[in-house]
Amino acid sequence: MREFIAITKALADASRVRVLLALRPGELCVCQITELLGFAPSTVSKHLSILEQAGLVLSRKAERWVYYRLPEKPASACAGAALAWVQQSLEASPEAVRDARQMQKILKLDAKKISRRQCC
Amino acid sequence: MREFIAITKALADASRVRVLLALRPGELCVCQITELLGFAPSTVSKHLSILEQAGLVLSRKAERWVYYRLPEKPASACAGAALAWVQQSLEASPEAVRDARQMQKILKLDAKKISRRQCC
DNA sequence: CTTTCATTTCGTCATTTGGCGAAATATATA
DNA sequence: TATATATTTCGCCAAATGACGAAATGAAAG
Repeated sequence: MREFIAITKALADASRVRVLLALRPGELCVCQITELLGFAPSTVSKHLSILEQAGLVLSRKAERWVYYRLPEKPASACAGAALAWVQQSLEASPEAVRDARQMQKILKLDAKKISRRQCC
Repeated sequence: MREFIAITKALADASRVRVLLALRPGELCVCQITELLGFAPSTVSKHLSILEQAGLVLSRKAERWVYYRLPEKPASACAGAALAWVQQSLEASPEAVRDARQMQKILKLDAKKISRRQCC
């Protein structure tokens, strides 16, 4: 029950669900997710930490950045089913489609941002 | 997304999840659920209303009582999958087992309560 | 028609949540 | 070593949440 409630609380916020959907194609660094959501980095970091504590995402540190991704093999059946439910319920939603489009722009802009700000 | 978040918010409280599990064997009236949870009737009523608005339970009025039940045919695929996830993740949990036991006592006590208080 | 009583609604209160910016941390670069 | 910079942690604040009791609602019984 404890784990289950941690997962439902993590899923009970639209921004966090948007992150899970955005991570489907592959890992993203915090600043890319920050760009997508449009919140302060500290806010995004908190959201990601909640998702990670619930076992819905994994993170890895590389150089200066932290990348978050969906677990290839979820830690528990409960978390795995939750992720499957999210995807199935929302992959075709307007929010997911719009975010996917926006994410492509962000990924393209990155090259410029790297040269402009020494940032991802 | 809107419906999905309504469902995750409804599931993000242990008392409400306990209600969903308690309803598996069949419908229950509000006062029976109140007895199980041990909260004030107004609190329980609010919880049930949240579950109903999320499409996770249905209610019917009969005589003086209101009975809540799981939808035989969920209103949406999203709600149906949510209910399936709850059941599968928690049917064997200590909380569900303990509540099921407690519910049997409550169902037996009802006869006494009816004669004692003209209540369910 | 009035009373009874199961349930819901409303107002209040303490706690949690979600946002922010400033400061701390950690890592690459100069 | 010192300086950027990506991320996290911390403290703060407004809004949402979950609890309660009192009052309103609505159906059955007297």
